[in-house]
Amino acid sequence: MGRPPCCDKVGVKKGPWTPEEDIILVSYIQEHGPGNWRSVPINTGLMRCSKSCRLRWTNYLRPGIRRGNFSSHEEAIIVHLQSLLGNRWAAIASYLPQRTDNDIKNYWNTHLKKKLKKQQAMGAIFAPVPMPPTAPTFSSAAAQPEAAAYSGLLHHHQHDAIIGGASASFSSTVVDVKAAAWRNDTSYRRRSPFAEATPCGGDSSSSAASYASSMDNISRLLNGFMKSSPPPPAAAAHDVKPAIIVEEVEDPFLSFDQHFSGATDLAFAGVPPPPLPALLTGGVHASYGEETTRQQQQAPLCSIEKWLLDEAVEQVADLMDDLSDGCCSLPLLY
DNA sequence: AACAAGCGCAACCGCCTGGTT
DNA sequence: AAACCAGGCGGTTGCGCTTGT
Repeated sequence: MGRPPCCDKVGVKKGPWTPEEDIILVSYIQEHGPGNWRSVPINTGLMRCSKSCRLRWTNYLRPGIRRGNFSSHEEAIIVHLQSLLGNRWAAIASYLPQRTDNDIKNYWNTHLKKKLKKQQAMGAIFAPVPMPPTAPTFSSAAAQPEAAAYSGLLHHHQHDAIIGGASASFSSTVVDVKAAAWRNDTSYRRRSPFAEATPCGGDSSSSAASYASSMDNISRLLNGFMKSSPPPPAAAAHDVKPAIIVEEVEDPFLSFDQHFSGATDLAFAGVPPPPLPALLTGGVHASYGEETTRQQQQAPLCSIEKWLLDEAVEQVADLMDDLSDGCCSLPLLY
């Protein structure tokens, strides 16, 4: 039996959202918070599919979204993460809290892919991907998730190296098997760190007040459209913000590096690692929430990820330099 | 000025997963 | 255990805008 449509197609409006619809949706979410999307069209009278409401919210109306040009640092992050994760836009987006997966996906498809292809066509000289001097071992049961994370990341790393013509010299059956398992594990979708950590991800514990207090998008919308909207609560307006705002740091790319480097090495010191690859679960991801230090917000980053990411970040930095210089030494691509 | 081609992006579609009944 | 449901994801499409001729 086929899966029924998410909503009754009859009478459902499609196409671009009007400001009126946006306001209705935003007002509703201000009051009730996101989530339970099924009830949104019912309770608001919007002639929209619940999915459409959710998408409109997450991709456009949600507070904290940054629109417009991507910085070169954001590009670098995307390129790097894409090489590691593939087209897992939601996972990639979790590292750029101000960008939506849709935005990143669009940007990749319309800009980055072409840009990289172009560079490749210009006679790219593939540089060997440096491999780690030694591969860590995973002996304890507690380290298995980390091992899996390592395997998955390693596989990408190897894959990139192979594609790039480098001679990846350390492969193993174990690594490949685990990497394959990792690639096939789509459960990360349910564990999107951003989705879980932000009010927009359906966290039912988030109060409506917290949304109202942080909706810069909403206030813009209301101010722009209605011209008579009262300002959002002053105190709250800056209380809830993405903890990491790329353009606010002196060197976003450095920040990215530090971001990944800021964790401890507890994972290899007998302390159980995060239950899932932190790269996917958001252990290294900070998002909306109360003001805390980075360390407080972040689960410890396992050593192997730190190692991989630190190294890869350097590569991507070089890559982006190359891209801007007009030469290329891409270790990956399609 | 008019038209065509290309581009960018919002939105839709179909599939998948986990939770609930 | 099976069916159903809601939410989430990636791929794709369609339309409006911009640029080139």
